[in-house]
Amino acid sequence: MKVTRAQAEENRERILDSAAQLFRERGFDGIGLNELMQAAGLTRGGFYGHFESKDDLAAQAVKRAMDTNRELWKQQTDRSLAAWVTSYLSDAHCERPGAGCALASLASDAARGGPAVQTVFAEGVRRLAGTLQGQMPGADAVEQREQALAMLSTLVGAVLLSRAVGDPGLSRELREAARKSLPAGG
Amino acid sequence: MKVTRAQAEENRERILDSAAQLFRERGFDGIGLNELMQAAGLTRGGFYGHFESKDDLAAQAVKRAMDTNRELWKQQTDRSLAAWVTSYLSDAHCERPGAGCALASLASDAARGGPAVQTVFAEGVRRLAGTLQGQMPGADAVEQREQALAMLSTLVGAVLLSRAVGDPGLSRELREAARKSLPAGG
DNA sequence: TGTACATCAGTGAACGCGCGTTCACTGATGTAC
DNA sequence: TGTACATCAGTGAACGCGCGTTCACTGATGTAC
Repeated sequence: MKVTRAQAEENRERILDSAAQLFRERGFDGIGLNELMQAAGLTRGGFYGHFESKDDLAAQAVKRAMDTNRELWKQQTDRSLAAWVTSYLSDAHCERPGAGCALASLASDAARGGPAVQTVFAEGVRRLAGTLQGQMPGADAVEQREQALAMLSTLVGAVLLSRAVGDPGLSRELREAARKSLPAGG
Repeated sequence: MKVTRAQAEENRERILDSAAQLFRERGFDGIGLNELMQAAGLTRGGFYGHFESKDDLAAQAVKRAMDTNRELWKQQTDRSLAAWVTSYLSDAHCERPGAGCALASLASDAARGGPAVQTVFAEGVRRLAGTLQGQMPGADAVEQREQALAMLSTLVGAVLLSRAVGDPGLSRELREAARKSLPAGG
């Protein structure tokens, strides 16, 4: 059952992409390696040829999710801060965690997870804050950075609570309130 | 092994309190019924005399966590909004999720959970927003409610990201930025 | 108040199942000549 | 370019374990007389 090196690398990428989606949807504990490998079109046993452990995969999958979303955003025509906030707080983002921001969908999992996942998370927060920073209205870089971090917290909190309440009305109310409270949102 | 009715009721309460703590620390999937019952000083089999299922317990434990924190807050001498925000964003709150706000520690779990948990969550958000609302600086009730909901999102997001990044410096930076961004915080 | 018995809270073994991980094996790929 | 063989990506059975849930049983409690 050997396979070309290119095919093997492709398989590894497919595992990572599947994991990036399924972890965001169900959490690290919500999906097993068996189902994960099946989703990538492979069988259970092949997993350890690509990753050291499930924890290792978790860390790499979180990174993959963040990188993919960054790339997707770069391909958008309207890359303004307002457009990003709108899309972050959209119904679509709330309803499809598997394709959405990993900071929102996996924050609890990361908090309970190992150091590798937490390092990826910290880098994700820093990188996203760094990207947003320049577009914040603050008077200087320090204030802009503070605003970027605070905005991240507001957005992540709003989406998490929105997904948790199960009530579409309250969900929209939360996100609308968040949007209005942002320096760039009113 | 029968036990007085009062003792049985006490046992039920102890299961709920243990679950309220352990679920907040490890998530619904992070702790099993066996360990849960042991933490309450009982054995596995007795569980179903008190609860319909693990899902049923999850919903009731989330409610218990919220009610307990509400009671604890009522016993504080300084019940100002500023004091609440400070305590919410404290190191102690970040480091001890098992005793902290269930909205922060269990939002992801609720998002992936059943309708019973989500209903409890929605009621928790509404009740907390209702409590905060009157202390917000907004011009009218509608604006105050918006501010309360947005503040909740900011606080929940800041604590979740703080716990997820594993880096104490970034963790404090996130919470400090959140505090400064709040209408009542500067 | 004292005795006989039904109730039922809690026990602990057992159910089937899926978990993360390991491993002997397969057979196409990639390499050496 | 063609043949012989070593490599190694992927397979699928098996490991021990803990999961949520069920159930026959125990024996102190609570009740009826």
